[in-house]
Amino acid sequence: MPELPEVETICRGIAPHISGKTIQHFVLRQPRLRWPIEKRLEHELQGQTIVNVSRRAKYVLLKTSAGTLILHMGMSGSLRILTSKKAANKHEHWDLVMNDGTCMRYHDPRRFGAAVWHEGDINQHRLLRELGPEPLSDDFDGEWLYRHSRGRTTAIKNFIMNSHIVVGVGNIYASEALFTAGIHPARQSKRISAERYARLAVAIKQVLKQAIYQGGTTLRDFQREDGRPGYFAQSLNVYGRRNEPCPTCGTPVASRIIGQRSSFYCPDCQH
DNA sequence: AGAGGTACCTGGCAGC
DNA sequence: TGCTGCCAGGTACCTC
Repeated sequence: MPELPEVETICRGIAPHISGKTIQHFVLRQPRLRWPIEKRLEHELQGQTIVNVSRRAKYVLLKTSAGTLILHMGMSGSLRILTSKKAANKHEHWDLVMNDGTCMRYHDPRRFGAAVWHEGDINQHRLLRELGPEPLSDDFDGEWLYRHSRGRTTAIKNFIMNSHIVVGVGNIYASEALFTAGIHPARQSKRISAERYARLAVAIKQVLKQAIYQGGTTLRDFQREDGRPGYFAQSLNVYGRRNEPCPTCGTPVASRIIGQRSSFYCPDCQH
């Protein structure tokens, strides 16, 4: 489910409800996520105060003075803030209950998400230390993409979805950014000029910023912390729009599988 | 080093 | 109505 804009939306949504609050207890109902949630987490988290809520790539980071809780939403995860008691359904795998009664509840039908406790420098954690730059940072630009793409035969869509190159670009926004930049998703990465990479980097930043502004994309089940959907779906140009007219030229949008994932593009505008 | 495939899970939907 | 097959927003890990 969530790509960077959705995770950013989640972060901004939960931060005011849990920042500065102390964890009363962690309630674990289903430990079998991507990696088993360790039993000791209940003990580690109890009494800890959340000093900071942030995001790195698609990871949500809850920092306390003792360590950091690293959360990942996988394909179908979401967080809800509950202010009154409510029975958990079968996909609501854990709760973080704060001292003022606020409850942050994790929901994840497919269970590809994760919750991992880390003490020490968060950037040295194995999940984070090999990651590429944040797409919205100044470290990421066309020159970076161009430099790392030399000699690479992989399709450009796979390349920008590779988290060692740049983080946070998932299947939806990869198709959208390539449409905006006029680049065919299957083009070999090494066969794209510096000028076109400059345009692509701008397109990635633009599409992610716009999606964050609209609260992310709700296709099936993405929900914000308060249960509202994201509104970017109405702004999608090509993703999920096979056979619909290209918004630029009217040619029917094409789709094909690239790197085992559905990809959408305009066969006339993108080369 | 890079490319490609597999695995982890459940739910929704189309087609029969 | 019920079955089967396919598809879905991610990514670590494996082999070649």
